[in-house]
Amino acid sequence: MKNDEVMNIAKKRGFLWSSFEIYSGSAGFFDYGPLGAILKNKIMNKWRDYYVVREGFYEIESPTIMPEEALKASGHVDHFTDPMTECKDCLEVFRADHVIKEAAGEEVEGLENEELTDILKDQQICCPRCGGGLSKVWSYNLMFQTVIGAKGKKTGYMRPETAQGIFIPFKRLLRFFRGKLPFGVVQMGKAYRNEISPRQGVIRLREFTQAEAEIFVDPRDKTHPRFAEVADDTLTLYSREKQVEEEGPVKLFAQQAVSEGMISSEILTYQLCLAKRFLDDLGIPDEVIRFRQHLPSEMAHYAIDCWDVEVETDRYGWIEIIGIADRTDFDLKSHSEHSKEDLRVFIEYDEPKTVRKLAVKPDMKKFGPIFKGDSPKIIKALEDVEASHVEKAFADEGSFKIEVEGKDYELSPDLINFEEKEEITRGEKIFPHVIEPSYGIDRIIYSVLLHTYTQEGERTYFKLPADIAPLEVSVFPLVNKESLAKNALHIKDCLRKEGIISEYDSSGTIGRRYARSDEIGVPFAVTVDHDTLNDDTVTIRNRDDSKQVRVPLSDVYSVLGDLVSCKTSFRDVEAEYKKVNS
RNA sequence: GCGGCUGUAGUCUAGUCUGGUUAGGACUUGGGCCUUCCAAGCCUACGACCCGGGUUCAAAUCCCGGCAGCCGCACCA
Repeated sequence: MKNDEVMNIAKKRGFLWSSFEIYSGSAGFFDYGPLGAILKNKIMNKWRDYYVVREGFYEIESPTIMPEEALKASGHVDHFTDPMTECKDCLEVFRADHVIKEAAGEEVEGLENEELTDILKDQQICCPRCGGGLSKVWSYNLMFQTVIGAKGKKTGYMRPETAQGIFIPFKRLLRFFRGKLPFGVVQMGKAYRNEISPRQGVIRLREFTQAEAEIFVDPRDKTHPRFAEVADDTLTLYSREKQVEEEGPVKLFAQQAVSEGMISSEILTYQLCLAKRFLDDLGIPDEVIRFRQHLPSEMAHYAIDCWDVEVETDRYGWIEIIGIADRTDFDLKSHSEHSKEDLRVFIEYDEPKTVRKLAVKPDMKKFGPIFKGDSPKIIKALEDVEASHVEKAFADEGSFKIEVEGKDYELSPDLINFEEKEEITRGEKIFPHVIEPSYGIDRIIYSVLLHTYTQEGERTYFKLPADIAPLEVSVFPLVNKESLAKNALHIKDCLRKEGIISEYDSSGTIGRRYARSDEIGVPFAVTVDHDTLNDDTVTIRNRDDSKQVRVPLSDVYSVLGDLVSCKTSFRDVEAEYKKVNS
């Protein structure tokens, strides 16, 4: 299986391995080895290039430990849990709500554990497997809990997603962006989930790396100013309807997906295209990528539309590597309520709106003497009442009754004057909607390794794009002779000084060295041979087709620099320099 | 979390049933020889019984527990 071969090489050559191996390991944790760490950084930097440099979003960094209140507001403390119950006889563990639904047909989602326990007891629901008694219901929360401070009074959790770290300082971010929508903020970093039983290698980790962008937009305008740039991109879309009908996905132009209403908005579609381009840049081929729309049942209740970017694997089937959702205003609203901070944005109208309004104007000369000390309260209460209501009450009943702090007051028409007022509104405060592309970096790295892995007879290599390959250039002496070795070592050092990550290898024969270099996906190899000693030229070998060109030493650093940063292709270099026949 | 199977160098494996010399081999890796372009050959070195306890004169081998992996079930806001 391709998965096994790739993971073997990953382990052997220093990309990835499971953590804590000498203590027999712990499921759900992985180390990035020497090559893996470079690969990861390069992929993350490419992500930055896409989202920070080109999209103009800004990156922030927030703590991985969060106080309980923040995650209470986000809903994670209460809802990032499963209600569990255990059979006292066979010790099998079940989800309590599933057992009840199964046995009683009752929909009990969202009930408290005590209530679920009572239902189990009252209806005498038994273990579905052995018929034994069931324990009381407890919550299994997927967050890692910890304590903050020496006395451990304050509960904290490892963050289950990086997104919350962006919502919480929203007021400051809004000020940074000078109060104007739309704007985007990104965060890359670790997130933690204490999975019950992670058994899918790097696909299901307890500690993993996310790259998330939160794009805050005006809910009434979900167009994208640069949509034209992606309108002709094709997307493989597996819509809700197609899934329900059990048909396959369809290929559409981005433009079509919007006009046919398959994707809910232009801006969401734009994000899908961006994700597609990113994966393409990482060398993941089109055929193994599809966009799958969440079914209403699996979508978080607050989302309008959500698409998973999935990659096909031989080991795990289609796996989600990116989620792109329209989260609406759920998060900001919720943090607003819990923190009592106003997290809305003032949106100015193009034209100020003038509204003619009837206003109530109490006649204070009469009002004061009648109600004395209560007057201010009554007037305050009157401000919240529509003037037309008062007018109508006067017409229908001859007076207007109002209750303030439990006391009833009756106002006669002579106490109130009406006034036509002109009110100018320049805009309104709204909660922005959030478009969220959320990347699982570890899964992406796995996908990149899996899908760039290439086998040609005995030879295997990772067809990594040159700009993400961890080692960029290998330098070899053709044979292990002192004079050639000295030259090769010197070239390796010079390449490093030029910022190119290169390695020297003289072990075994030249063929073996190429093979070792290919296996870890080094895109180019420089070979020092006897001609080098005479005419100061070396050969540059291209990993993907083993073709070589002879290049003067004076050019070699700039040529390799351009190749490694993908500014030129090997084809271009072949056209310019002498090919080597071997 | 439950059940079944498995656990010997970096990798693949012999040995385990039937306890008994220094745990054997191949590939890989390091060093050397050779070698004028794609895993050749020769010499040489490094490297392992998952962990803990028990039985026994003696445990890789038998027993118990743990851990990890695989498969199935469950779980995956």
